[in-house]
Amino acid sequence: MQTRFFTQKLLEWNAGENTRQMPWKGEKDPYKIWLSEVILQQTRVEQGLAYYERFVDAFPRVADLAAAQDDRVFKLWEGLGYYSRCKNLLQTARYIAGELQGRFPDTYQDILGLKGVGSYTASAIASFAFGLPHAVVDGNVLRVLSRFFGIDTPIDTTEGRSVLTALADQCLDKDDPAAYNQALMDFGAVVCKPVRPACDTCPFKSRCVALKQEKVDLLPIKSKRLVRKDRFFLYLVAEYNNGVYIRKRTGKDIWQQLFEFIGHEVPADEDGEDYGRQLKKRWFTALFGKDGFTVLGASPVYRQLLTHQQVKARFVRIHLERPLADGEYIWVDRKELATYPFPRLLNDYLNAPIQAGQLF
DNA sequence: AATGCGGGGGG
DNA sequence: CCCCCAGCATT
Repeated sequence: MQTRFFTQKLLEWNAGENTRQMPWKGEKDPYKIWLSEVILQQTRVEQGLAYYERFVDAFPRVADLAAAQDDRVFKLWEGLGYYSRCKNLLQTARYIAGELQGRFPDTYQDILGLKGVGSYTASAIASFAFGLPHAVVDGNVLRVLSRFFGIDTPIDTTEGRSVLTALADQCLDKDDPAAYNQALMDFGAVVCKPVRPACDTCPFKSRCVALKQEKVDLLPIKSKRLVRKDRFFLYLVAEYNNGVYIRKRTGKDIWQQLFEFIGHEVPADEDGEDYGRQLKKRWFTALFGKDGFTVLGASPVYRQLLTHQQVKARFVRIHLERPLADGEYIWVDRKELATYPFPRLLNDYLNAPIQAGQLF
C-alpha cells in the first residue's frame, strides 16, 4: 500500500531529520494557532514570522485583539497584504470574545464557520489545538502528494482538488494528526520544494512516481495562467497647515481599510501627466475652488507589482489656501501620518528623500 | 467554476 | 521576466 509507506516514511523523517523550528510549533493555544495560520495564508513563513511575534506581543489573548482599535490592528498588519484577512481577524476576535465569552470553538465545523477560516485553516486549528483527525491541504501538501502519487490532474480544478484531498485523508495518521500535518508541511518546505527538490536524499525516492517518470519538475500541474492588469492612480497630496488630507479605502478593491491621498484612477495607458493637465481644471477646481490652491510639483511615476495587478502612481503636491470642506477626507498632521496604515506604494512615496519634481 | 485579493523572494 | 507561497470570500 503506497499510502501506508508514505505515512510511515514521513513520520520517520519527522522524528529523525526534521529540525525545522517555528514559534507556533507545538503551540496548543487555539488563539495563537489561529493567529499564526491566518497570517500564513498565502504567505511565506519567513515573511509572516515577524508579524506573528508583533501580534502576540501586542495582543496576548483574543480579548486583547477584540478590544483593539481597528486602525491600530491594521497598522500592525501593514505590508502583509490581503487585508481582508485582517478585517476578518478582527471580526472573528470580537465574535469569540463577545458571543462565545472568549472560548474558542473546538469542533471542525464550528471552527470552519469562523470568518476568514476555510478548509485549510480549520483543519490546521482542529488538529494542532484539539488533536482532531483532519488532514491539512495547502500548497505544500498538494505538491508533495501530486509528485509522490504522480497525480497529473491540475490542482487548481475541482477534480484535482478532490483527488488530492481524498489522498490526504487516506494518508493522515489518525493517532497523531497534529504531528503528521506539521511534518508534511515541513517536508514540502524543506525537501519536496517547488524548485530543486532534494530528491537524492528523499526518503520517498524508491517509490515516488514523479521521480520514476522524471516528472518532478512538471508536477504539480496548474491549468490557469497568471494575468496581470495595469492600473494607474493619480494622487493629490494636498497640504494645508503642515498636514495633508487622506481617506480610508473601503469597498472591494485592493487595499481595503488602508489609507490613501486624494485620488483618482486614470486610464492605465496614460502616465498621469497629460491626464493631470486635463484634470487640473475640472478636478482640482471642483475640489479646492478656482484659485484656492497652488501646484507645487509632481513626483516621478512610482510602481508596485502585485500578483494580479501592476499599479503605477504619480503624486502631485498641492498647497491649499483654505481647509477642505468636511467630507470623506480627513486632515492629518505630518507628524501623525506614520501612525496610519498605507499601501506599500504610498509608503514608498512618503519615505522617498525628495518629493518635489517637475511642474505640470 | 471563476475571479480578486498583497507582497516578497528566487530562478 | 516568471512562478510560488501554511487560502479565502464572493459571484
